[in-house]
Order: sequence, then structure tokens, then C-alpha cells
Amino acid sequence: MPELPEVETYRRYFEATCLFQPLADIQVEDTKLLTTDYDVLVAALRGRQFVATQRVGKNLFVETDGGFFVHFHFGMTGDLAYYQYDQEQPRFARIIFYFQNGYRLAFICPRKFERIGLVDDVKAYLLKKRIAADALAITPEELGQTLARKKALIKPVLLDQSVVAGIGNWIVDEVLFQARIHPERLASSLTSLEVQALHEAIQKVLLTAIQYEANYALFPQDFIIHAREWALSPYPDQGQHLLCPRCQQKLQIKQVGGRTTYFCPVDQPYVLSF
DNA sequence: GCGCTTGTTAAAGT
DNA sequence: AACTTTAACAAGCG
Repeated sequence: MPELPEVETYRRYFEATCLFQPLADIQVEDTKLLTTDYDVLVAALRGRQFVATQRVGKNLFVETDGGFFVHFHFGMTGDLAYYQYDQEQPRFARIIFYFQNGYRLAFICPRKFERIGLVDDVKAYLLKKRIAADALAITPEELGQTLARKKALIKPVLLDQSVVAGIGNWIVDEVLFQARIHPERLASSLTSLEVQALHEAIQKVLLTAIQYEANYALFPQDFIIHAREWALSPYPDQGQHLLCPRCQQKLQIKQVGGRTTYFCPVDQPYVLSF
């Protein structure tokens, strides 16, 4: 589930569990998950401690006492689990950090889209990978200037990590719903009022999601995310959640920019009504 | 068993 | 050339 709020939750979890404990070893099930050679990774980390964490978009950087960083990307399904050596190993724990105190940190990778590697310079890494300002840090002006020169649809533009970092497919739908903007509007066609609304919605959705530690079932009832199938379990009557939580009209579901998109055609009209 | 999936990116298209 | 769109990646899940 790793969009920005999940990664922020993982960052806090890592910070609360894994700092200041010397590493003994690292076990890797599939070296495709590594962006640094296994031997290099182990040689660099053995005996080292993690000392600090920072997050940009969906990227987690963990600083070591050697001055370099370990970069985590959680792909579509990555997760973390910290547990004692005699506890059962979680499923899909494909990379395991062994601490000298007997605890372990599992990097859980069900679909192998996750990545770990060494990074010397976070700024240089972000530049090289063209990762833009974090979605919680970007200013309305910065966002507006970038959107103004984009010819693509607003939804795929917001998903582009080189425009703003941290927004994924479910959050972009929520943000556009809260800002009442149709996902197929051209990014450059947004008025300054709409850009302002968009920026406010990004803040609101992300801060809400972080507050609930990305547990979507706890989100306010007027969030469109409850229409997503996976969120239905706490709600026996599935049908009612395919209606707009604001106007109760039927939601529209279609592919936009190649991704499944939920929106309310009434509350998010394509044509401006003012 | 089929189609779907929260992300990224190389390749193709304009 | 530069920007945009699409397909592919891997594997689990319903």
C-alpha cells in the first residue's frame, strides 16, 4: 500500500524500532531486489548502526553511522516488520537485517517490486532519479508553475514523481475528488483557484492518511476511497459505497492514463460551472 | 483460472 | 528534441 502516508508510517516505525543497534548480517532471497551488489551491501553495513531516517515522496532513506544511506522503495506491496529472533518470520520476508541484539527487520516483498540499495548523497540521488519536491512540502506556486506547462491529463501528471513526489493511484483519486476536479482535465487548463484547491486537498488527504497511519477504513466517510473494493470489508453493503459520499450519485469507474480511476461525474464535472 | 493490483521505467508514439 | 503514452515487469489475491 505504499504511497506517501504508508511510507511515512514505515519511516516512523523504523525510527521507533531500528536505530542505534549494530548490524550483524543481511540475508537476501533474491538479489534482483538490490540496487547494490550483495557483497558490497553486507561489507558496508556489517557492524554499522542506523542513526536517522528521512522520507521524500515514496522513498525512505536511512542514514548510517558511516555517513551513507540505505534507500528503501516499497513498490506496490512492500512492508516492514521488526521482531525478535525467536518469533515467527513473516511471509515474504525476502530481505532480513539481523541486528546484534537478536532482533530482526524484515523487508516484506510479496511481489518483488521493492528495492533496497546504498546511497551516498540523497540530494544527488533525487536529482538523478528526477524526484520532485515532496507532496507535503511543495508550495502552491511551485505546483501551479509546473502544472501550467504540462499538456497531459491532470491525473497522470499528479502521479508523475518528477512533478510532485508521493502521490499514488488511490490518493490522486481522493485528492481530485476533494478538490472537485475531473481527472481528465488538462493540467495546464486548471485555473489558479483550482490549483489552490488542489494544493489544499493534497495537504488534507495526506495529513488525514498519516494521522490514521494509512488505515483507509478509518478515513472520514466523505472520502471516495471507501468506494475501492478493498476498503469494503468493514462495510457489508457494498452497493452504497459505489455512490458519491457527497451527492449520492453513481460513481464513474474508468481507465485514465492507464490506471483505474474512481470519480464522481456530478461533483467533478469536466466543464466548469462558473 | 482469469483478471486485477497501491509503482516505476524503458520503449514507442507524437 | 522533448514531451506524453503504453506496455512490461512479478507474483499474490479474490
